[in-house]
Amino acid sequence: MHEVARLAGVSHTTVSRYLQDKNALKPQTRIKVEYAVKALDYRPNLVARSMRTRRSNRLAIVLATGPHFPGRQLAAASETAHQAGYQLEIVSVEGGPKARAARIEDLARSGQVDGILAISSIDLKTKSLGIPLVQSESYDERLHVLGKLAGAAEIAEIIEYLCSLGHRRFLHVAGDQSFTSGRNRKRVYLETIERLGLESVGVYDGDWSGQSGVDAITALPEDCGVTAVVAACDLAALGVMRGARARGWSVPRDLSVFGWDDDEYGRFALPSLSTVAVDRESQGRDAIHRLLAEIHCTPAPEPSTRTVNRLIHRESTAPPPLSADVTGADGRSEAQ
Amino acid sequence: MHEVARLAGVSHTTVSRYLQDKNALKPQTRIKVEYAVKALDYRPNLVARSMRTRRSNRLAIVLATGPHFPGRQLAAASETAHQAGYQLEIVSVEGGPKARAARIEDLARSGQVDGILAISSIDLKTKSLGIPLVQSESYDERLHVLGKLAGAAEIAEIIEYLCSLGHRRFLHVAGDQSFTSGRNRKRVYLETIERLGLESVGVYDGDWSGQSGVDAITALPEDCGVTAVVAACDLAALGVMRGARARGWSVPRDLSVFGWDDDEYGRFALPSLSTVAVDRESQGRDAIHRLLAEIHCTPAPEPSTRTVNRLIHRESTAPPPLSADVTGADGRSEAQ
DNA sequence: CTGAAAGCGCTTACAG
DNA sequence: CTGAAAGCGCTTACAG
Repeated sequence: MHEVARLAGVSHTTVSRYLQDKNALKPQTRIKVEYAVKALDYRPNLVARSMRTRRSNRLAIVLATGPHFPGRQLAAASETAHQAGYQLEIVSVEGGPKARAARIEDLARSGQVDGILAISSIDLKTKSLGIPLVQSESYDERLHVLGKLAGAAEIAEIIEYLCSLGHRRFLHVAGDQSFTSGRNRKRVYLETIERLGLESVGVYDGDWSGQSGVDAITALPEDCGVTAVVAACDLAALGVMRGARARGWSVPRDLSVFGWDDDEYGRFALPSLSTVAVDRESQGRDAIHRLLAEIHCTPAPEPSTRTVNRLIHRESTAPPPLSADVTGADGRSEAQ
Repeated sequence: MHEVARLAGVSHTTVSRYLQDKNALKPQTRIKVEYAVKALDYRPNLVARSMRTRRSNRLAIVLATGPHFPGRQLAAASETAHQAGYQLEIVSVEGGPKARAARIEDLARSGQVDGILAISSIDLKTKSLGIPLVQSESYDERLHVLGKLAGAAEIAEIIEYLCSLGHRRFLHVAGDQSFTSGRNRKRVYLETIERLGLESVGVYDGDWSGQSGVDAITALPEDCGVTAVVAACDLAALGVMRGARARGWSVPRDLSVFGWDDDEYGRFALPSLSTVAVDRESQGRDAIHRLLAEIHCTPAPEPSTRTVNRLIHRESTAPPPLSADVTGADGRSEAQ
């Protein structure tokens, strides 16, 4: 910066002012500084600026490591942050909720970020971090308290739809119950079965994996009479379809399968997978907007995610086999 | 820090020294400082430290935005960086190679990171950034120059294997040709077909999508005689299987399909997908090791990725239909 | 082994 | 509209 000031024949104070607001300078001065900045390809030292201003214009998003990076949320979050003049730092932390909480405390005190978004569950004892923290998990919980449980509408819709096709006996392959979303889907599944007076042969507690879908089907008694499976995610649904094939059950003729996620492969699976399209971009945007609101002490914006998830009907769902209505349990024995 | 010094009854210099090396203090002093740090839950301001030391102990990994976040590489890279005492910042940039290059220049000058890893292609004019930069793309190129083209061994192995099963006429569904990996796989496909004296009905220039796989099959003339498809990725391979079904061709009876990536869904697809398991963790680790080597001015470590990719044989590959050997082109007409 | 002082590169009152 | 000065919270020679 001193070199720029020297070349422009002004003080470094003036250069700094130019960087803050080009119009704060006399046109004549501005031109000189402008030239010097360009000529020297000067870029400010952001660390020094940040130390002085006590702001970094950076946000951190803290999440668990693992193969399932929420890429679309992160991309949308990153874009939203940029538009507001912030850089988004993605911090993936090994270990569990405690490790993530520890990392968040470090980050908060480090002065490197102005706000933190936690999208994996965290176990935080400290109440005040000194900077805003937004938790997706607690967000989910809050919506539940408000009677607007995230994901509730869609699971209910799936079951109502399958019911309208004639299905009466269901199975749920649940997601990891340490996730709010996994718990929510399971709860709403059970509530909806109850509410509509349908039957559930049970819930298989899975872990989002394809294998859990296979196992859920493998564990079923031959005469269980299930004609529709609601899986907590597409991968588990794919596993269900594979497990069904292994038992000689045809999808969707003998068994209808519904997934969740609208993963790209679901469109090309055989049969293609009925699923729920989740607006991950909105999730990412909403989370950043909430964080920015806290940073700027403005009221929290209304989330848009709730309204945008929608069911996608593909080849994996159909009416139940006719015999299922009549004989109940053993309607598919001829398929063996 | 001043509060810590006051509580401990020492100078802030001593506190700073304690933070650098606890053994540099007289035991008696150390205990006092230790207590004060704990009592006040003191954590250093990393921005100030970084300004003073001119080092941040942070690395940035710059990549394109998009739905396909390389989660496993990033997780492994992050872990490797941590082990070396660095934080890894993941910076996803919208736009093309120019936008990423611009962002890299900013980052380099900002003082916020000690080194940068670019895993998407970049268009950088500046030669010296002032800090080390490692490019995965140029890495691929370099390996090619050295006669060890990334991915060469596996594509050749796939074709040799299919050839050993009796296949003679092939199709390649290529990946996006703006990716080094996409170009490499296509080139090696063509070279291997040539080398083994096999036939290729052509290369379908795809874009890694499932639809490109469907389209590649749809575009095939009925009498083309292809019995094996080498797809550039699993998703395209899945599309190929779906396209084949639409034409009444059964996989693997009429058509063998090989993918690349070992994506999780491939194990549960019907039929399950033969593929190449890529050691993404090693890729991530290797890249960070190379960057750390440049930062510490030590010789570049030997990469381990080349040796760890391996073929996985599943249900989507089998010998060609008998008629294919005899009649050549129209061997599958009865399947229609 | 410990402390007083200088300085990292910025920004921002405060004068002029 | 511009400049000289102070200071953000650290680290690190330099003395003692």
